[in-house]
Amino acid sequence: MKKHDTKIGYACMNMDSYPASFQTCRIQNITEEKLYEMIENNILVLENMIDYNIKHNNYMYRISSSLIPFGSSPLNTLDWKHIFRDDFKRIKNKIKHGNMRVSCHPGQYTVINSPSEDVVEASIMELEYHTDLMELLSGNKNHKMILHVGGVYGDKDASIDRFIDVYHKLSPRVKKYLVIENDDRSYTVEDVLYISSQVSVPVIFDNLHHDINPSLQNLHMQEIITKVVKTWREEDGKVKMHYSQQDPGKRKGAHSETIDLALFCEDYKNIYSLYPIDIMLEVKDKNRSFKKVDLLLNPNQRTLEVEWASYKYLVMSKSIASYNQLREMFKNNPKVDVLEFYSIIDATLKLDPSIGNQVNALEHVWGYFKKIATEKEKMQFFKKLQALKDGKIKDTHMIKFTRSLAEKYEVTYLLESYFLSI
DNA sequence: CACCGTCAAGTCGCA
DNA sequence: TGCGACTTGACGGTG
Repeated sequence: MKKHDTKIGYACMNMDSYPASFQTCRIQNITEEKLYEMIENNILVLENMIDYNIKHNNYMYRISSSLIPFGSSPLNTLDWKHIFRDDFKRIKNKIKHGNMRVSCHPGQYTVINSPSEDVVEASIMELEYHTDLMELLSGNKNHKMILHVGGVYGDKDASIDRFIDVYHKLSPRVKKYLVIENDDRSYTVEDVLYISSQVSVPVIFDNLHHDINPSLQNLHMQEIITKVVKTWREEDGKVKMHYSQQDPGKRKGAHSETIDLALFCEDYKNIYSLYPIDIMLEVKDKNRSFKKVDLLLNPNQRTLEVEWASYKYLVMSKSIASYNQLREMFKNNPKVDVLEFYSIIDATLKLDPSIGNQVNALEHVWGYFKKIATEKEKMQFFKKLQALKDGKIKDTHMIKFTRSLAEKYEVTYLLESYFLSI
């Protein structure tokens, strides 16, 4: 099925690298000292995620705008580009040698076609800040910065004209990375293609936005994608698209918890596999869905077994039947079917947790500590386990405690288990 | 320690 | 007219 060496990526957050939370602060208590500490932490978080990506053969990743708190604002007076230059250089090298493609995505406040001059000015500052990130971390023109067109203000033609005017005034360093994306409310693929035809900026196609805010309905999907593909030039690198699926329970446009792999498979076969493209996934479970899609496109039994090991206790904490079913599946089977594996995983993870199953999984986990934990830790563990059974503490508390033991004794197998991820 | 309202920014749509 | 949703999680004050 794989035809074009498609790279799969995910955005900003990673559920399974530690530490993994970006720090920020309230505007009232900004100090340079605070900014220094937060940025130092955030760079470490970013580096952990880059390391994770390299270890897991992930070649595409969106850098979070949260890396530098108030990064585009005059309120941030710290000379962070200079202070952390060595760190940026080190991470840039990792990205380069890992053959990774990074991107960034200024948020909904970046509106360069606003009628308000102040808003346009702040938006340009935001683009300059994101361009700083691109330069500090890649410097490669095929690493992209994705922007939406902006507001409509009751007159789309005039608003598109304003976008084009401001685009012409952007600095060359910003234009080097900038690409535009169709959104789920105002600017359709047709609108974005029109702007592209005027200023020759590449277009990112977002499938879910297109479903919600359609255009060019007289064309086949393949004709639309062909038009999009043509907006990219050689030096922009491979065409990039955004792929997401609707969360069935939530409002229109809400990203699903995880990728429905069978559905992805169908979309990929019918459309995306026909083009040389890279696909950025927008999905809540981030790196885990990256792994699913990666395994679908590049089946590898060894990697699948490692993945099964990561899910094992989480599955056990939901359903013994599923656990046994999966265990049987891997037994004496040198080629487990990826779609089948994940269909069981996904169905199991949707089940409501039961205390009994959780306690059972925790008892299995305890096996790793049996010989190494202190008497005191043993007491604590079983006391908490009883409290969990009695409904006196929450499962998250118990899991955090167990994770801290795994960290203390450096039990790699458990640290890589999704059951103990926070 | 757990909980939960709130957080720099813009725009749109709906009650 | 004012509020919630979008991106998203984390801050930070309170009980």
